[in-house]
Amino acid sequence: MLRSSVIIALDWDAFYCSVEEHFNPELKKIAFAVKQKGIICTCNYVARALGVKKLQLHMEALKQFPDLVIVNGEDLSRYRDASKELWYFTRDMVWGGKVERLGFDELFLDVTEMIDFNIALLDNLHVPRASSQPVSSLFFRMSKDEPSVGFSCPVSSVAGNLATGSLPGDFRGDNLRLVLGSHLCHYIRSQILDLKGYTSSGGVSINKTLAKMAGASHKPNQQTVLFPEFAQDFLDTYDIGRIPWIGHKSKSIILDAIYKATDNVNHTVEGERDATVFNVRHMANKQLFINSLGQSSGDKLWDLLHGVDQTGVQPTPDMPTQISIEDTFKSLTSVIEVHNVLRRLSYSLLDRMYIDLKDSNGDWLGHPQTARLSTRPRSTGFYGSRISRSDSLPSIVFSSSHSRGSIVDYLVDRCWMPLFSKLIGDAKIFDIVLLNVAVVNIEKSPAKSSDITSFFGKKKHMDNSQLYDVHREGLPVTKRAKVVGDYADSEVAHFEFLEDDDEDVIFEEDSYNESCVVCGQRMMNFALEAHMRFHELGD
DNA sequence: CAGGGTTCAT
DNA sequence: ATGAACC
Repeated sequence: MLRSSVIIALDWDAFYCSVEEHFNPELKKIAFAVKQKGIICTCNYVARALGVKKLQLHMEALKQFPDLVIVNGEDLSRYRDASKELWYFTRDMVWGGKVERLGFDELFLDVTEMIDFNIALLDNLHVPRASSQPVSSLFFRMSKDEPSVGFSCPVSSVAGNLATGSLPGDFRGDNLRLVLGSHLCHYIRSQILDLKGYTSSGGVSINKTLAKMAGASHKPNQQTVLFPEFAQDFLDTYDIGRIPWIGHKSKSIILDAIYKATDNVNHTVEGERDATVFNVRHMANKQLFINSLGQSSGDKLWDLLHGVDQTGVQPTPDMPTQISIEDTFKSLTSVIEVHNVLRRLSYSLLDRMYIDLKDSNGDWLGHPQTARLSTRPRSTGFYGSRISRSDSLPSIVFSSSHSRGSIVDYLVDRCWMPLFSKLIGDAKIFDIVLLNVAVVNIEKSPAKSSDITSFFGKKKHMDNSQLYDVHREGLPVTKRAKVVGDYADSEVAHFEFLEDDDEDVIFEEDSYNESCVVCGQRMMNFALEAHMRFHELGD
């Protein structure tokens, strides 16, 4: 017998604001907003009560609400850290760690196993006396091993809101499992609030999409359960654009397909197209979706309109699959400026790698294989499109014997600038509004082989090459740079490349190995920056 | 739209 | 490897 899943969706309320309040509790009492560049990306509920809107221009908001306090949220590190902490904390409560993270502020929990285990306990309670009153509560166990860990769980009432306001026909089978799910959701949210100090909104249903939508229907600091028998009614009143995974493009494609030949026929309002799930379901069919969106997307979105979401909870791995840092500008047109931005971004990128890819011992958990540089040209019609180029990531970034500064120098000159050169092509003239540096293809580091260095404790007096050799162990890369001397202290770096493990083809790199992306002239590494400044002034 | 992610298709 | 689309 196939039973449905029990999925909980959690969403931290006004997340960036909550983090700010966490560090500065004074903020709790006042209306404030977090801004990034010119835009308010979120505001607390005090501000929302006044009428401050998300995605409002921050100057506009200030004009309208002169007392609104603005907090700069362009540095995401604290949000990222808090997000990770809440994620781990929550995951520790879910058997099998079945928790998927979506962005910084949302989690999906697959609690099916926990529910079924406790349903079995409940069934056992009924066994001894066939004619007795049904039990009204059970002790919900949060641990398989430790019977005393858990909470008291009513079984004939629902915790929180009902998505359509009505109770299901019965409290048996899958419905009962969702009832338990609602109490589990409440318990988990309480733990998060009590121990971590963050409020959340929760949704409970049989799949991720329904759970997420249920949770979004009552905020903040509330939860909602959506029973499958009400799913269609619940969905039908929504605009399809408000269904998760259906964005502007998909919505537009779907409506275009529906209204393509019909002109203004069937428009509920003159000039407007009815985009409710109900209307779309009745105006379209699965084939229309597949024809316009393609087989796989068409199938998926059509299912969504009917409350069907096959995608299970994909536990988010501890290690990110990519790390990227970006910044945006009004306009960037000179190589020297690009160079400076890339330098700054590279520092942040290295920091992120140290935080997210190293364990508490300072050992690398994963090694990115690829470096990718992305940018967004200005003016070119379509707004969001990025272009990127990638290349293998120099392994000097994993070196512990080099200063951050020297690694950044190397990255910018040997990695990002050449990629940038590739990006802008022959024209050598550009106007960009975004730069993004990323490391991707992160390979899990091989399990640490018996580590000789650990026998010697702190390895203070090794020379650099020894240190680096030790560090190189187990690097899953084909091209390993071995660095001779201290790049940080010398004007000209000397790099030796080991082509492969067995082939020690060592060559000393030409000191005059840099070529200017503008004029192509070759010059010494350290001269490049000055040279580009020359171009800058010359123009 | 900001800044950072993921997943999917090609 | 790259880009579209989603959060």
